[in-house]
Amino acid sequence: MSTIYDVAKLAGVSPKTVSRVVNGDAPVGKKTREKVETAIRELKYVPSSAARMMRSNRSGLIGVVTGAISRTAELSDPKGLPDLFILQGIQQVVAERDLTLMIADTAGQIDKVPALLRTFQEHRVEGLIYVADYHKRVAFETATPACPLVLANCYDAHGTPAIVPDDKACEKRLVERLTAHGHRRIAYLTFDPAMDAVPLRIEGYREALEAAGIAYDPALVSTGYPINTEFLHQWLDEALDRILALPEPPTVICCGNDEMAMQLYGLLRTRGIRVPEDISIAGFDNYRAIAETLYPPLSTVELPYAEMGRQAAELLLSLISEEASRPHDPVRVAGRVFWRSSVTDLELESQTSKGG
Amino acid sequence: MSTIYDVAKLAGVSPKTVSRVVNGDAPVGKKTREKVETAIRELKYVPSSAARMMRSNRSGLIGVVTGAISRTAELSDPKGLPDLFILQGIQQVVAERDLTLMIADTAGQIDKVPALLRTFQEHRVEGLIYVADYHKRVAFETATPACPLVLANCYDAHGTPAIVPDDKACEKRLVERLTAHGHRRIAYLTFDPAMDAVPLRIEGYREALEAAGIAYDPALVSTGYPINTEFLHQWLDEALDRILALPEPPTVICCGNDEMAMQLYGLLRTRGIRVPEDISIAGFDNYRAIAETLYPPLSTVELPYAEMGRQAAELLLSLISEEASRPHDPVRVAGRVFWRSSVTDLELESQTSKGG
DNA sequence: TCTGATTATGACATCGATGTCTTTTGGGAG
DNA sequence: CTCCCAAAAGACATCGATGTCATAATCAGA
Repeated sequence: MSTIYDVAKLAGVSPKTVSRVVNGDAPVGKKTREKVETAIRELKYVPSSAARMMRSNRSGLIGVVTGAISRTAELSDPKGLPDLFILQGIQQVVAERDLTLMIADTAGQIDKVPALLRTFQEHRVEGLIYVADYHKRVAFETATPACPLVLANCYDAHGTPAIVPDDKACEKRLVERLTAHGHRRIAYLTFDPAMDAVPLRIEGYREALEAAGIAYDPALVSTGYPINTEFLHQWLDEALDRILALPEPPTVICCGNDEMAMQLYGLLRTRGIRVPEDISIAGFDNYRAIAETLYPPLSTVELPYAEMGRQAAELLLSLISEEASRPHDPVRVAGRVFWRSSVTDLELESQTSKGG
Repeated sequence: MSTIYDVAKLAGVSPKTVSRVVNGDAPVGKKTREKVETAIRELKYVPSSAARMMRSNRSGLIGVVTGAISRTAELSDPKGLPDLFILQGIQQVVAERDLTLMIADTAGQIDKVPALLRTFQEHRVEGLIYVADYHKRVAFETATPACPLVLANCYDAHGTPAIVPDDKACEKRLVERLTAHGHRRIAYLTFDPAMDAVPLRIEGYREALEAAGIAYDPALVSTGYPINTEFLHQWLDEALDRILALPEPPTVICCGNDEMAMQLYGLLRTRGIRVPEDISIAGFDNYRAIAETLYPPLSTVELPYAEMGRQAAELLLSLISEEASRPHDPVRVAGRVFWRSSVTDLELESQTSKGG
């Protein structure tokens, strides 16, 4: 690899002049500039970021710790790879600012994190983002890191700046759409409430009901859908038995995520129950590979992961440049409802039957 | 950030001695070592990779160019994110060797590649891997890069070392399993033959038929499934009409990928045709989120992307250390068949009906 | 043609870690 | 108590780019 000295020698100028041509930070005579540029092309000179970093003390690197890449290979990807979308949002902002992203993958082992952080420190990253695979609380034993840190899709007890999804608002928006379309018996099947997101979403569900003047009926809500096990099919089957046997069965079933909705499609099909004619289905996540491909396409709500990534990166950059102060509470970001044909419009239907 | 000089001063020794303690490359007296280690902890000293790299001329960095991260956000992910799995394989090998991965995302624009390569050069990566999103031919105008390059999931005309999936062998293995289970009328619906993989897979399909002594019937094969458009449903519908109307209709339909199989499930359902009782279905890709979740679960074959990533990284590392010479042809890697209940065992069935 | 102000270029030190070579220390043998 | 040798520690230069300051080239105006 050729250096700035090689270029200087070939062009017959001083290294400093080459530096000026490369960085354009001081005027250089036209003829000199051309000689230098020729030499640069000739020698395929590319400046060394290491040497540059030593002088300037600025690495231009942003570090991201995630499990997104390794997790891809796990048994299935029920949650639609939120961390990847977040990564993508971060990537966008970082690329715009001419910074370079260093991505470190935890390979699913939290105990690898310290080593990864050390590597980042060795490279003198200017900021760090930790991306969680699902909305949760985290706790890093490590003391204050040497650079600003932002948490994405998670938060901690020390008030570290964090960007989290607004699960409550998302579910609320979805259920509001259901009530707006005339549904009043709305079932909700979802995961273990131990997952941070679950109680938040249930709260959103209840607020939407309340806003529509519908009483909350616990019989319509089932939690504890077992993720990633062979029993999920059985759990769903039993939950379905239960709610369909109610004196006033639901007209629509909300699912904890889109994958669960997909399961439900299959189950209903074997029972000869049609979607959406006999019962409507709504999902959560807008996992497009499922939601758009299912027949009928699934009404669902997105968690705006890419946007969260973008906001996490923006926040980090402003912390680095000390433009902004640390937010006290996690920043909540809500997503849009995607309305597709898995939900019947009961208003329309009742009008039609009145009309016909 | 504290430096080796700060540590040396605090410990009352020379910087070189600190260096020796950190790298363990020369004996250091016990008392001295302890003083130094205390100082390191005290100052939270982490060596600067930039400074180290300047002396040693070794960056410990491996660069990967991919579109995997940005592509996640596209309309849907029909192909199961092969590049992510490849990335994961690379990641594994690189982590084992204590190297650091720099991932650059093309954000879908090929014209960004030169800038990304430049960034890599600035960081003096020791090797480069280009990961394509699907099996294809690529052509980089750039002359010989400054470091070894390996192509993953693609190849070029200049014989650049490459790791590619063995599409032919995969489809062959799958169809062999079908014939082994008594199927003799095997339909095949797939993508545009302009995609590199398609003719290879058809070849595998034909070889498997031939091996089972079954004549190739072009009426059973349809290519041109339109990817990522609204017409795919219609295309599939018409293709289905065609093959089901044949005098001797197929007992099993092979699909170009698992997503297409999922579409087909929906389509057959609306026609009242049961899977696998009335017709069997096989996929391609083993996109687990689909294959394991569909009802009935889908028989399919994987393309061993993670393994390809691993092999790409291994090859690159051996090229860097000049242990191995460049392979003349792309290295082909085949994957396993995943046998699930979407395919009926006709042998068993005929025995049963004979028996009953 | 000369002066003074620009403008363009160069010399040199510096960033942090480490390879090379030199000096110091310590301990055992004579 | 020396002397010698190995082990331990240090001095110094170096990697490549660039900030600072000094110098050389250029040009306008008198």
